[in-house]
Amino acid sequence: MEKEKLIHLLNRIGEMLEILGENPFKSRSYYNGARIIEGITEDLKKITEEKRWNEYKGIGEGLAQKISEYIETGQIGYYDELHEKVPDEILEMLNIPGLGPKKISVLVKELEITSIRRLERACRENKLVGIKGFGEKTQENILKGIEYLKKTSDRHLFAVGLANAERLIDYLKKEKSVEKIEVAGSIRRRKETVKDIDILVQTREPGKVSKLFIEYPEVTEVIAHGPTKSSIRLKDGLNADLRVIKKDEFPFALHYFTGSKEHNIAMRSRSKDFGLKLNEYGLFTGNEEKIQCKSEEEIFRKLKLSYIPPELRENFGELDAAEKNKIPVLIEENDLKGIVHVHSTYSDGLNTIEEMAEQCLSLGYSYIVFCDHSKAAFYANGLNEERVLKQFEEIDKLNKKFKEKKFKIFKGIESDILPDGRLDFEDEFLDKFDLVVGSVHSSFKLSEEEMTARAIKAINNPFLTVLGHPTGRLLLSRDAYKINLESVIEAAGKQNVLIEINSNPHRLDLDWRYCRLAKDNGVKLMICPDAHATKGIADVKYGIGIARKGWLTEKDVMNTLPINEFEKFLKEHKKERLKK
DNA sequence: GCCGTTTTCGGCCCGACTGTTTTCAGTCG
Repeated sequence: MEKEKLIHLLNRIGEMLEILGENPFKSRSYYNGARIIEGITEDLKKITEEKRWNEYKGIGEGLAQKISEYIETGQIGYYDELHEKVPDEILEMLNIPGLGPKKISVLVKELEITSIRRLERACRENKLVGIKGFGEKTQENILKGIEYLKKTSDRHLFAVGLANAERLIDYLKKEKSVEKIEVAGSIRRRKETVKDIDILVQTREPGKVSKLFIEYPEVTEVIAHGPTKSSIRLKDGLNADLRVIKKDEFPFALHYFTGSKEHNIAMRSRSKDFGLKLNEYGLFTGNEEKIQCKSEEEIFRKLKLSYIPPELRENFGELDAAEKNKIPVLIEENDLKGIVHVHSTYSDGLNTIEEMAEQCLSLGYSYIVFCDHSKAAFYANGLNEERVLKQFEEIDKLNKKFKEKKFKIFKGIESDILPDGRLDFEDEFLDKFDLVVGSVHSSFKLSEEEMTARAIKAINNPFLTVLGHPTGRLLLSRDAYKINLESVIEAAGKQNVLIEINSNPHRLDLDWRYCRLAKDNGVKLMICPDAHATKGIADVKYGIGIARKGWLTEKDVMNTLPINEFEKFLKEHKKERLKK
């Protein structure tokens, strides 16, 4: 996607400027610009043509010029200029933990080290020791950092981060002196991928807890161990930080370490406007007097803001909304009343229809919609017409059994969207389903225009209910296919087609950054586990996190409807769409 | 490079930990 490349170039410019020893605030402007672009869901070309970059705070003349240049020519001259001086191999060294731009700059100048490979060799030959600012310990740490890099990528799926955090917290709770323990950071904000785990502890025995922490059985390395902060590396490849917090500082620390960094900067800057200073220890007046706050809510209140849930703290407009008391009541896990889009043994699932339904029932849901793969998905044992009808028979039979439990199984399908945008069943047959999810599972390499047209054609099919995983991305392993989501969302709004928030931890697709755009276009969403086994049904909790990050409420998501209303909704929705 | 109802120049969030240093720079979050 061209937007991704722009974000990449801006970030790279920031990094190159750091290595060249430029004004750090200049690099920050570029990083900040990249982030702003990331949050924009509008068409960048349109903004450029209409010369509206000045509407975006943080993008000034310089950045606007470079972004426009990129949109018009596909490149940025300034980037190429810097890139002559700082090749990619040097920049890659920034990924080594503990090694930053200053040290890299020295290494390049003193030892002509211009790649990780050369750096590793120089360390092994003991060449770093003796250079000003370097010593044995630094050399050792760089080697360790290189090893770490080879072993792991620096980001991890949210689900992996959360599971590790929960295990670690359970372990630390064994220490009786722990009065309060919370996970902060990107896990608390429910980011789709996370870098590390931040844990805050309030205790009478800081030493004991820190010791317990570094003795955690899953530790592979202790990176730091101080009186208030310790840092470890876990066998799953991610780092965990522990911070010991005093009781009256806990809310401030919780807010501070939850971030995001950008949200914090905005909050500090707002504090300044009130003549106050905010840091992880407290909120202070001009004469260093502490303003007491017992909770995060109070901190926000003192700054004349309503409470901002952690998921929204990305500096994407939450301070403005909180100031105007316009933070929405976000959807919660128990708002979901039914499970939509699961697979069974009929296609590529591991459990039978009955097992999946029983699982839903035991989790307290009152309906389930099966959407097994359709006939074009032969790799996933997709169903042809005949097998669909057989599945219908079984569902009808089971529904008799479930009736007394006020639970219902609905008949759905995950129909492949063919490369030309048709669904892989005839209309008359699609009409037999209660709900049709349409998904792209093939020909990922189409051009953006072709892929966008493909999705929109599917949306125009009156039998489509929900557009499934709209970008096809697999987090940390496969990029989204090229598609103009803005146009797709607009089309879905016009045609009254729902969009899925696929809750599989590898997908989390629709991305939270686009949820608000969907909402603004009148698009309703469906939070789906895309479960292939009973265990996968609980994945909807990840989808809830994404929906919350996307500012969505109970009303924006249709499987929050109780069973009777949901059934009515499906019928009326189909009728409405056929009328159009 | 960005920003401004004190400002078009001079700020830009701020503290912990580490390692190499005798008082601090670099890195990280």
